[in-house]
Amino acid sequence: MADVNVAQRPRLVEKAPRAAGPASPEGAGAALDFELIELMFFAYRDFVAEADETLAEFGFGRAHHRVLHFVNRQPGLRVTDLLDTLRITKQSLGRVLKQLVDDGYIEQTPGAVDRRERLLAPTEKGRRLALDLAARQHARIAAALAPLGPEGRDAVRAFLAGMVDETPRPPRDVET
Amino acid sequence: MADVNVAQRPRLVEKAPRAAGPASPEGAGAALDFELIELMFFAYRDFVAEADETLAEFGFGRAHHRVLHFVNRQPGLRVTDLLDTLRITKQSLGRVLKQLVDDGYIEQTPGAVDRRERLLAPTEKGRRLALDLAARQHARIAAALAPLGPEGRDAVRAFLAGMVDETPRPPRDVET
DNA sequence: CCAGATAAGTCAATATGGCTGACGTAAATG
DNA sequence: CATTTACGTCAGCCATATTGACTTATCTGG
Repeated sequence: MADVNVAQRPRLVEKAPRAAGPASPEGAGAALDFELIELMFFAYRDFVAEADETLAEFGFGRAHHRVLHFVNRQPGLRVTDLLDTLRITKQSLGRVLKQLVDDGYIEQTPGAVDRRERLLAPTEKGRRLALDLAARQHARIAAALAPLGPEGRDAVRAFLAGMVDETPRPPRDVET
Repeated sequence: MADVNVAQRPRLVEKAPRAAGPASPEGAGAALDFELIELMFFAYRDFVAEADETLAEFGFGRAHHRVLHFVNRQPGLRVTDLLDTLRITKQSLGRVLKQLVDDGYIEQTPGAVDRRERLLAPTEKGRRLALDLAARQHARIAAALAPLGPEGRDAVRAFLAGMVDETPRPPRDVET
């Protein structure tokens, strides 16, 4: 209980433990990879914080960024596809999407084959903002990858992909 | 403008483009690493979503998780240290910290040298929850690293560390 | 052709986790 | 002793997410 280290200020984790790699005797026996757990938090925090600043100038938030990004990446996307990708509710999406449409960043056109659909596409203005945001994020990623070499990027890609739940997510389309 | 691909459903990015690596002619000339940009989003989303489920059972949210995690990692942490680490305001922290203290997950003891300080430490209950959450996150990370080998982990660690803003954050302590 | 499913939009209420601004109190410190 | 620091707290605001219910338009299968 009085085990708290008093005189000696705890160092912040960011500068942190230089880590015992994934191997140091834990009480629970397991030896958890605290280093990567914390780096995930810090890395993502700073990854999005940069975009947030730019977005704030336009009166937008993270939610707008995500929507605009995926619409820009996949013009012709349906609302349902976006909901599946973002995993948020229709109501949550509706609010930000409406703003993006009203402000002229995204256009909606009725589907040619199924006229219930509103296919989403960025306007030129939307494309510019999306690419501007992506460019900043790209720069940060590129800088972080720079010291690693090409095999480094492969490892990072494989790792991140492995962190994603691959929900079999039934193909909403053909094939089958 | 009528460039929207209609009949052909756009594939979700998650299954995605299999990527042209970081090299495919973009309008802006740059060739942005959309793949990693998106993987950061998906990986983090699923990384925290798992913990969220557990936390919900205790009536907690992500904010509680972060606080409990760092307190567990650095028992004896001061409130100010936590604020620096999390980069949120005193008020935001106060709300969740109070709940964690009231619910018996975190203990506060006055600093021995500076009695204004409230040093934070997890209770046994708090330690158990923190480690339970960490164990799940560890498992996900370990699974994602498994196919990569040890050099893989090094690359991932270096990458994530490189994504973090290293704010020189003046040493609040001795030395200088 | 029509019943039912589907795509999209919307209203209302609620929770969470951020934020600012303003104060108060105790304790350290020059 | 005046000032600064560490912490807490009240009050209000905003963004983003949720659930549940309902409407409209359109497609689709029997």
